[in-house]
Amino acid sequence: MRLRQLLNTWGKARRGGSSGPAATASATAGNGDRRSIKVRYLSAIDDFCDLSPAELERLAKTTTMITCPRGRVIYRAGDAGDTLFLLKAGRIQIVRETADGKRLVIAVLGPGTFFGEMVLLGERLPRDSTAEALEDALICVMSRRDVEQLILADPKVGLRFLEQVGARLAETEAMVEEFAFKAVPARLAGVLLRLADTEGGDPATIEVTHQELADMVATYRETVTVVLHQFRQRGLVELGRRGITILDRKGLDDQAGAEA
Amino acid sequence: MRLRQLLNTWGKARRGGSSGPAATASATAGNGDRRSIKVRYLSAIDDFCDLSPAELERLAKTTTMITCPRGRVIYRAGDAGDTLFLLKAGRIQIVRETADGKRLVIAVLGPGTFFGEMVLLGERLPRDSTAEALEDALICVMSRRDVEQLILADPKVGLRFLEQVGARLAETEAMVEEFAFKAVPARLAGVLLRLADTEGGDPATIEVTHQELADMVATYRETVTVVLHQFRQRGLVELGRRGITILDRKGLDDQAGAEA
DNA sequence: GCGGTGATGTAAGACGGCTTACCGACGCTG
DNA sequence: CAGCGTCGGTAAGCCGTCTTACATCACCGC
Repeated sequence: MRLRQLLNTWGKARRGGSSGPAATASATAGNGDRRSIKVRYLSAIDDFCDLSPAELERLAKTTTMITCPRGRVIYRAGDAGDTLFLLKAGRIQIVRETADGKRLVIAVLGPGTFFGEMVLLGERLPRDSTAEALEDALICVMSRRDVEQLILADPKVGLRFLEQVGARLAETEAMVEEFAFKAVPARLAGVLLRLADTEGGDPATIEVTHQELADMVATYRETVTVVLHQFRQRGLVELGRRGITILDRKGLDDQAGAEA
Repeated sequence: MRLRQLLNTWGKARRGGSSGPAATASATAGNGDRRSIKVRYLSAIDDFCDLSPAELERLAKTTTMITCPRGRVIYRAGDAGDTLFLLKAGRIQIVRETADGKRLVIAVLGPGTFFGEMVLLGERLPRDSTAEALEDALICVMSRRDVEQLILADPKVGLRFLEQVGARLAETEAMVEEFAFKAVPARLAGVLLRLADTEGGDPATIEVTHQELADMVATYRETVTVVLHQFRQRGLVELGRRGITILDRKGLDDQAGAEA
């Protein structure tokens, strides 16, 4: 169905040169020309491509860039969040956790996207999810005020933000549908395809643990192991330690479309 | 067997008094007096409260207002959607449907909100859900171009849009979490509380059919009936035909928090 | 090589709720 | 008031997967 198309784009962030300068940047670099480096980074963020050099310069003055090593938590559910984060390089994931330790990855974001967007909602609400770096990441931190002023200064930026949040909303709605209608094998197949798309290569090999997959489809690691072996026996995938090779995209797609 | 499936209650049309086709959507053409009414309506929409009278006037010229009788489908999944809808009065629901007729209500929206927001995404994508009026509704129709110009003309409007989509995103993420972690009784209790809040009154009585509840928590109508009776036996609710009275909000809240 | 640790494999019982099937009650309309 | 459609109630079987409980494997630092 046409829905597939939408689903396939999950987590497929605008990958413009993700392998570029990336975390090497250590924005904490020097002194004098530090600002100009920031300006260069900022101008590379999609949302800001409409800004004039002067505006970028002003933005650079008010924002902070931070680097996050792989695995670091950027914010945690419950924190009072009054900042918005722009991801320049690397990938981060947004996670929800229950009291008894179950985790659910609700989004994986790549370069050129932003997160922590509840700041945009009127009041100062506590964050309801946790954000953590999947790879070394370079992140730009903005206050609510910064964002507002930025948008008021250049409405085109607001339009881009709107577009991005809209895309997230569409993806999240698709996710709700998956959880509501589809059983574990279908959800798992869907996740594998999405991961394969972002990783690229054909046949694509993706590096994830069974536990990570379980957190994405909301099931037990044991169940993931079993289902993956079913996939393997049907020739859909090849299994290795910490790696899964997609052999039959079409077959996986059929599986992903199945209701059960 | 195939036939059985078609007769399954899920797919059955059961919209209250909606079976009448009769195209009604009386659009308003730009009659002089009509325009001022429109302006009044538009200015009452939250997103537009920052607009100057002149801008409202211009907006009124380019937009169309339609009325939708209860039950009418405003757009359907698959339609090429290039318009955004602003809800002035009434309530509408956004629904996803599977090929075999299962339905899932992913959002219920009230006055002052907008929907059909995938227009905001760059390309002209087909709609991925269906929108239908729950009550007689008054709706303002805008093209993608209208929206863009509006936001460019007054960035504050963009900020409000952003806020609204952000809120939708937060709600939808919460929904994903519910489906991922909670079993039917907890989800059902949650829905009942939410409905009670919007209906108001204490003790609140909400008018929904079991089927409608099933569509909201993604389960079978039969299961809803059974679970509701469990709630009744615990003194949480009172059941009547087409009506459910909330007796113990706290108890329901506990149930909603439970993982299973 | 050795033990520790994280990743993976396997199995079995319990249970929720899907799915089918069928009935009765209510309300509208002819 | 007869007929029909919608709504609500009940029950039984089956299947998926949750949950618990281990066994094994690869890798790493010591």
